[in-house]
Amino acid sequence: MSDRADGPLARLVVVEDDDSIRDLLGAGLRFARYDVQTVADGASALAVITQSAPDLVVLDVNLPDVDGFEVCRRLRRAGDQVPVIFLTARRETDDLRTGFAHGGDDYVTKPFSLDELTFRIEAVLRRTGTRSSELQPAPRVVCGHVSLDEPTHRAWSDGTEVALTPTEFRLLRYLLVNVELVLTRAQILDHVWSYDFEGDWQIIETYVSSLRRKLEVGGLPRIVHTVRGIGYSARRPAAT
Amino acid sequence: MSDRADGPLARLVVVEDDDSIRDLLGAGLRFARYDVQTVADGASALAVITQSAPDLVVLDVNLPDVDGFEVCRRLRRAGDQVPVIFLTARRETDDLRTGFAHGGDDYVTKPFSLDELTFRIEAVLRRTGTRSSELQPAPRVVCGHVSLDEPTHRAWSDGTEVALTPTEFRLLRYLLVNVELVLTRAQILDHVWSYDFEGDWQIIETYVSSLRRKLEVGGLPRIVHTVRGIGYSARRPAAT
DNA sequence: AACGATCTCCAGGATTTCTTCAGGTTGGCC
DNA sequence: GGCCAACCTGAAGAAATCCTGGAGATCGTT
Repeated sequence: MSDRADGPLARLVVVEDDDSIRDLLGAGLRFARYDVQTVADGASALAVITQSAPDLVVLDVNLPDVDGFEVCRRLRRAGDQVPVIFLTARRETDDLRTGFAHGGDDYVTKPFSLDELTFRIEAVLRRTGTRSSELQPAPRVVCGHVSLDEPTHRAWSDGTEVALTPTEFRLLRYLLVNVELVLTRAQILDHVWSYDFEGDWQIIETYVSSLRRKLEVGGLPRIVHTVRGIGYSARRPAAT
Repeated sequence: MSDRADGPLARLVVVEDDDSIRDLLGAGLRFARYDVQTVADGASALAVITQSAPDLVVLDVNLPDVDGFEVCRRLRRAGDQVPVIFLTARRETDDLRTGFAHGGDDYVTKPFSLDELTFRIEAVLRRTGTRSSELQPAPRVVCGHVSLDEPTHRAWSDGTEVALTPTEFRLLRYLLVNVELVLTRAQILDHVWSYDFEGDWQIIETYVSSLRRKLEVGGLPRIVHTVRGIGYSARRPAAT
């Protein structure tokens, strides 16, 4: 996600045994301006969390030693109330006792997109008030005649609501949150699509095209611009 | 339940010996923006309550040492009038009268849903006037042609009463109290179903379908909307 | 013990969304 | 202008998601 107000970075601990996902999370969340520590198993998780008292923990459920739920339970029992977001595979829904039952604050199912996770993290930090620099950023994004509301998951173009599919919504959100920045195709794939997406980046063109059709009805100015050879960028239309 | 007005959080003490239920209550009630302290037995309960003077106590009846009723009786004998909500297993409903006789303000039978408990807590806080930041939220919820009365557990669609089953009522209430917000399936399960529910979240679809059939008689506009890939949301129909 | 109401699961069908692909269009460069 | 690569767009099959009615299980009550 985009830069946020400066100030002391929110501190996260990420617990995930799969190397590639752990690296992805580390890099992605650092890029999103968090102070991230990563660990690979439950035992070290408990040690690190207790010792460094982070603002939030991202906790995989399937760990080689102690499972994620148990880690959370032990934290709670020791009186630690750090917010926890669980990562869980979609398959394990049988086992998936929902968030609260294990003392967690939210959970995200794998495979997820970085953007999705970042939004959940922000939401939890906002709610628990641990966000270092306050001034609850309105979760409403506006750019020209286009606006987008996170909690209600709705989007408007020039006042009238447009129906977006889930992927269209994520893409538009990513572009708008980073308004004026040029985003490479790789960045877009990394953030908007889940990490296990194997397909072509041509798909971005398809979705951009679809977004434009929905947002530019009635001769409204273009918001999503192509940056040839690089990627795309949302721009505020010139005031007229 | 949804966020409430800010201000000093109401302070609760939760007394429950079962670890997992205690964790659930801790996380769930903190999520609902209470300042929660949890204890596992009657003796520490008395100590903590006397010492921290909370706004309300949630008190399990079956405790390993001193039972819940006894805890309450001792509090009252010591002149402590803190409101008490008992948690009791369904079997022991005979105890209810005893519950009130022992100075309780309300009771909730296990297994309960978080929403149910939260509503009772709010009701008791309202009644006893200890709710820190007032502006009594009307116990009547209205959204479009649908309205819902908490104390009597009744619902109307376009003026005529609709018979809802208990679960339908809880689901509709959760959706309406959070009107316009998109609620994920996980949130819905966490709030509307009891903590021992092990099943699939397909069940939400069944109940939504049933609600719609009951609420949309005679071409009335849709209130409960599907948000594909996420969950559901109650929306006020556009004024016409 | 039977009954009615409610809860839960299931399976087929309907709908929406995802992804790919192919042909047309645009923009930059020589 | 001509050329090539990059980009746009609509269509269409595949896949995911959601809806709905009904059957069986469960619970409380008569």
